[in-house]
Amino acid sequence: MTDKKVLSKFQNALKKENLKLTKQRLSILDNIVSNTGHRECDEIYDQLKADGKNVSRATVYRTVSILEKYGIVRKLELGDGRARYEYKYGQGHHDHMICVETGEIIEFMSDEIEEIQDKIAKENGFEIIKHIHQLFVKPIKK
Amino acid sequence: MTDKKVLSKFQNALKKENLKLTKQRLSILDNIVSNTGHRECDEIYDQLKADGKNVSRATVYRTVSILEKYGIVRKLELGDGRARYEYKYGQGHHDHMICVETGEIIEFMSDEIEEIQDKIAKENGFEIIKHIHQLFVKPIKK
DNA sequence: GTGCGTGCAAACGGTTTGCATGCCC
DNA sequence: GGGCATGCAAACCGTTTGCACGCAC
Repeated sequence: MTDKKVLSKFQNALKKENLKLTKQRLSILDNIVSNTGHRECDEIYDQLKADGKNVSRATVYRTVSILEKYGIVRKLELGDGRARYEYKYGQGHHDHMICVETGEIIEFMSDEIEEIQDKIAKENGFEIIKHIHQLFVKPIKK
Repeated sequence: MTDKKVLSKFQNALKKENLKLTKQRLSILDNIVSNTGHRECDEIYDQLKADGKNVSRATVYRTVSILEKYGIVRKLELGDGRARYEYKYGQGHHDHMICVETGEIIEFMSDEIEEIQDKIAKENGFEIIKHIHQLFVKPIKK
């Protein structure tokens, strides 16, 4: 998805919610689109500040939550009480492996797993809205 | 695993950590062993209170965290900021499907998925310590 | 008897919110 | 010009922690 498409997706989202396109919201979207990491709100906030954009922490939280609601951003919960966000169109769908020793985050993807979990949900009379699949791992000692 | 075995596992854990077996810790273990749900600390706390056991919220938090460390209990993070705990030997390993409409929690298990994720970790030079696999679902409309 | 455990309440930390002012539409 | 958005700081809420007293070993 091009940056232009994302912007219009964001504009549609705002319209749907009766919200306005402010320069703060734009700065936040820009920052997220041009970043591939898995970042906390505070990191996004700090980078915006470093870039000379004046946006408050509160606005980052508020905006990121809109972006999540409209599927532009994905929220990760790694079990340490701090939410991470990643840009959803930076690449295809994937899940995460987290190294408990280094904190490194490795992305993975398995069509097989996706199919099986769809099947399991269906067998139970459900359809999947979203899923979390995280492997907490450590390096294999040689 | 029988209740007796769990108790001795707990006693070993306490010994390893140089901790004492107090009546509060016992009450909490009892309550968890005889319960199959996915409960928050506060629910455990309330039930203990209802059962006439005097245990403080702080002690519930402290004990549950020991139980988790020693694999007697499993911690679930459902993304709402409140941790749930389930007794690990109530049944075999499983993951969770959460209905976003009712909050109902359905357990599921797939050997296939377990194998694939082990393989993926291994291919990346890691071994899995634990994993989280949650499907957020909604009922299929007929 | 000693030192960890407990209960209480206060602290913590990420996130949310109320309010007065500012700015998009 | 009207009303939502912003920024600030305070509130929030689940969880953790410091401290003084109590109990297991």
